[in-house]
Amino acid sequence: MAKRSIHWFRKGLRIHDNPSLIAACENAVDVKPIFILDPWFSENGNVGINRWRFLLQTLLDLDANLKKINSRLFVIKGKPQEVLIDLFKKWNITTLTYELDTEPYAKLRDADVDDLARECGVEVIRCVSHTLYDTKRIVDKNGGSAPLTYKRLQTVVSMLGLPPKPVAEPSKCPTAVSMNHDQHYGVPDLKSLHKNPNECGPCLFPGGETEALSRLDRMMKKTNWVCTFEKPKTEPNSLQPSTTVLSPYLKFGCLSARTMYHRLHEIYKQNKKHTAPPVSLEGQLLWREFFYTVGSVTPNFDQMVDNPICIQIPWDTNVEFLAAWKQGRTGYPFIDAIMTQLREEGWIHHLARHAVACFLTRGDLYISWEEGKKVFEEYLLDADWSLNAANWMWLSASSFFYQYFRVYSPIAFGKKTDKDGSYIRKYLPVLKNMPTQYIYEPWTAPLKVQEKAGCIIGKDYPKPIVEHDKIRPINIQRMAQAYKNRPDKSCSGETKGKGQKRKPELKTEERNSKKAKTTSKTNKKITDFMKEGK
DNA sequence: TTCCTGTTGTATAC
DNA sequence: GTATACAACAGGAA
Repeated sequence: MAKRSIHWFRKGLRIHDNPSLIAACENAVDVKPIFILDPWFSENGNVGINRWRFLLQTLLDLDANLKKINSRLFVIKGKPQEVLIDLFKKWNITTLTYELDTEPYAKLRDADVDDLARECGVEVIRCVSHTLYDTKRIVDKNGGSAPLTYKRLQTVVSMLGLPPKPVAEPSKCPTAVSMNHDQHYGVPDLKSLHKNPNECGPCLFPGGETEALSRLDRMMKKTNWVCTFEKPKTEPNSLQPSTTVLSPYLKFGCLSARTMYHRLHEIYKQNKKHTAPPVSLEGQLLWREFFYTVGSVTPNFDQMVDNPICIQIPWDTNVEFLAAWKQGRTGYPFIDAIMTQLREEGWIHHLARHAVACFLTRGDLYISWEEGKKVFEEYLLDADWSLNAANWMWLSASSFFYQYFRVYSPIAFGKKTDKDGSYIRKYLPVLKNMPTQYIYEPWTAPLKVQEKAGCIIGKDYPKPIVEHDKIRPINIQRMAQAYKNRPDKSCSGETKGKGQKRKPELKTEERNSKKAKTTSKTNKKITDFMKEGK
């Protein structure tokens, strides 16, 4: 029987380094490259307007690239399980190919589809190409569980050798296309998806494989920059991005992580002196790999409850604070500028994410990281399920990172790299005439200064919703308490998880009594604070 | 059990 | 720019 394939694009929205697309094309008489607009993502995906635009741009570009190899993209709306069963029959399909996806919804969906394919006598070919390695191999090599530190991840992947080299584009992809293809299978625009294009922000990072590869080229040409790149030393509030902004392209698979990895590797080979993980550009790809791996095997990875690697913290519920944070009106210009850039442009620097995430959670507002994660999920072009959950756990000191006493200052942190507050003036124009000495703390400006700057605090720009210096030590103590209340991990499986056993108290009597004193004092502070809050 | 390390804290002193 | 106190966490290696 002649081979007739469907290649199902989900992530991996590219024709370079796409082994499952190659598998679809091999010896086939007909290949149908499809993308299914699954209503699940509209209902549960929390996709903001800018990311919708990015996706549609990406699909248009994918269609254009497929045309170059004599094919077309077929975009179909519907539930994948139903769409595929129709198409198997309609197109007399023998083979289905797709890229492996490790996210929970994808795993369930794909298991369903595999069953349907089996019932229909359709062969299924799945390839790993979204991550550098097959995350299952990393888990296996680590003894059946995910590595929980970056160091450990590094050790494990070093045992696996270099990630596979990217595969070449398919040279031909024979696709029968009807005259009215665009009418039936064309890429929709925002309006036809009932989205309002006027709500989009400026398009600084257009979607698509073509843009991804040219952006990668631009970045890799800066050899010296690549070889000296140290992530923690890049600036969160520069007016031009200080990092690559390849993340949205990696998220959708417009860019293959392996392609990027091996491009870096070539550059490193030619330049003896270069930075190394975790801070280097290669290190950034390994962070992605790390979080994908942990996310692929950890139950309830995107929530606190029933997530075995997440510390249970009794976060506050405060809808007003949450809304102020989301909408960029906390009264802290650095925080509000970042949240404005996020909402309007869909990308913010990693350290800017740190600053606002710390502020929302353990630093200032003491609101659950899950709430912050939802907001990032909506606004970020690069919102990536594993990375988003992992980084929110990191910043809230719920997992991976535990030094909860290291708190970012919403005033001091931004000053380090933008003394004049140009970034704040750009994203919060209401503050653009505030004198530099007050730009990070405009509430401290004398009224006359505020009048002259055309920005009255409390009227034109909000007063701070919390006092950072007062709330910070209180929150640190609340975190200490939450850590202390953790179930003892060393106890047996039977008692484990019941939350009865407590970690031993501090070692010496002296410290013990000192600690007890501080804690009770702080507890009183917390109680007083709560009362005042009401 | 102890010791070391951990991408990216802040404020202060020199 | 670099060192240090702050008050002190967890995971993992030794």
